[in-house]
Amino acid sequence: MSQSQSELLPRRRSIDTRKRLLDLAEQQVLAKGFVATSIEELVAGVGITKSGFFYHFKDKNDLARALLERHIVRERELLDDLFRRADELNDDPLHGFLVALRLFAEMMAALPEAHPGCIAATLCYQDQLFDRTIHELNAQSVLSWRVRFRERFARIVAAYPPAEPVDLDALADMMSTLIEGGLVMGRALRDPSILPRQVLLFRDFVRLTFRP
Amino acid sequence: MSQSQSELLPRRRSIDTRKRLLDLAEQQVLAKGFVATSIEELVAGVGITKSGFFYHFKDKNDLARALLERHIVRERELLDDLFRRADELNDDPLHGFLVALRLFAEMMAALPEAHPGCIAATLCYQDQLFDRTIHELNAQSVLSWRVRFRERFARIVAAYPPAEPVDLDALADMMSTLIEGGLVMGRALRDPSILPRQVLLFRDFVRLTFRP
DNA sequence: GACGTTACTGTACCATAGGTAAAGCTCGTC
DNA sequence: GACGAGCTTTACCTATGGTACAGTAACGTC
Repeated sequence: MSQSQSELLPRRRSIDTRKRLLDLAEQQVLAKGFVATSIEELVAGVGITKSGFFYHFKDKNDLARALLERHIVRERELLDDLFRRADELNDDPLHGFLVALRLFAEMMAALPEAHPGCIAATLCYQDQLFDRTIHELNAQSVLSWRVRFRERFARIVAAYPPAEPVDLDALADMMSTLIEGGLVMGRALRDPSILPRQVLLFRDFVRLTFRP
Repeated sequence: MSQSQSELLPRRRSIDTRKRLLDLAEQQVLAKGFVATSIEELVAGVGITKSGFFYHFKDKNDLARALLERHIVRERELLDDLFRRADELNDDPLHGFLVALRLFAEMMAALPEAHPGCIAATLCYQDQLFDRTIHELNAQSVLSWRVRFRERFARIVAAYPPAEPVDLDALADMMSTLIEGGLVMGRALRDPSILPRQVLLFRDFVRLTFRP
């Protein structure tokens, strides 16, 4: 998917310059947005020159793409891990899901400050500044959440047929929707508790919907 | 709250230049974000010069503030109207609320294209570019939604005591959260149906929570 | 009809940021 | 010792936000 960069062993001095650029960029983008993060600021922070930046990234769009790709991978790993842990503790699909949601809410609540926002959402609102690949990566990531949750809900429905018909796609999207919205809200009100509380409300909704 | 501009009758030629600037700016900001919207582009579209822009707005931050103030007023009027219409049809607080949510979902679904996004969220994700007034306006607007909905829920709770305790503040915030998140999602997937479907899910949640 | 105000235009200019082009240097590996 | 990765140095171009200020046409007021 990305360059062959990671396969070959990186050589030579300051092997991690690219990674340090990405780390600093991520931190600054989450704190103040992509546009407000200047290339000059990044290279100064990392201790290289502007030309050095353009050696690693074709342009600022390329930096955005790299940030987003890294974010998507991490996010997937985090969810995989979460559901694996929840399923280890539970055979029942509904119960396992509720446990995963609780774990997730606790993770969100434990984040140091108000989590400043999801890279995806940050880029999404400025995606006209970027090329199509950014938008497609974003869409693909959101869809993978939908697929993941819908599959869980299919198993839950099999075990706990709901009393009334449920829009499973929408229910799956609700999780992503509440997260993205919760980040916006948390940012607007400078209140980090909003996101975890919304996740717990979603958990209540799932519980009510599939209650035996 | 804002300038004394609207009280005095506007005089002279092209009385509506400022409004036309705001209209075009709103359209462009929703379509491609605030930073991607250039002042030159706005003045060209409206048929004035750059100096003319800075006559009306101190700087770009001032434009953002004016856009946000206008947006907040319209949003409040829209909600007032919606609830008034729903309450006219219903005496019961729960029923009226459910009707209002359905009306709202229908309104969102009827929007021409994917609604490109809420001005507030758009600015929220770039609010480090602006001064504190932008952030405060945003927070105040979100809080007004919370107050409005919490008050409705208080009346509903009185009529329909829920089986288990409910976090009314979080439930009130859920509406804003789903709207902001739904706009992000709709934009990411280019699917205008996501937001109305989320609103209808929220409606189901409220119904389940307070069912007799 | 003079006068002041509003709503601009015109000109000139500055700083910052993204971006390009190309030559050179330096360290580690083969 | 050659080669290439990972930069540095220098120079320069463009777009955009923003400032400063002088001038001017239309209009309302007295």
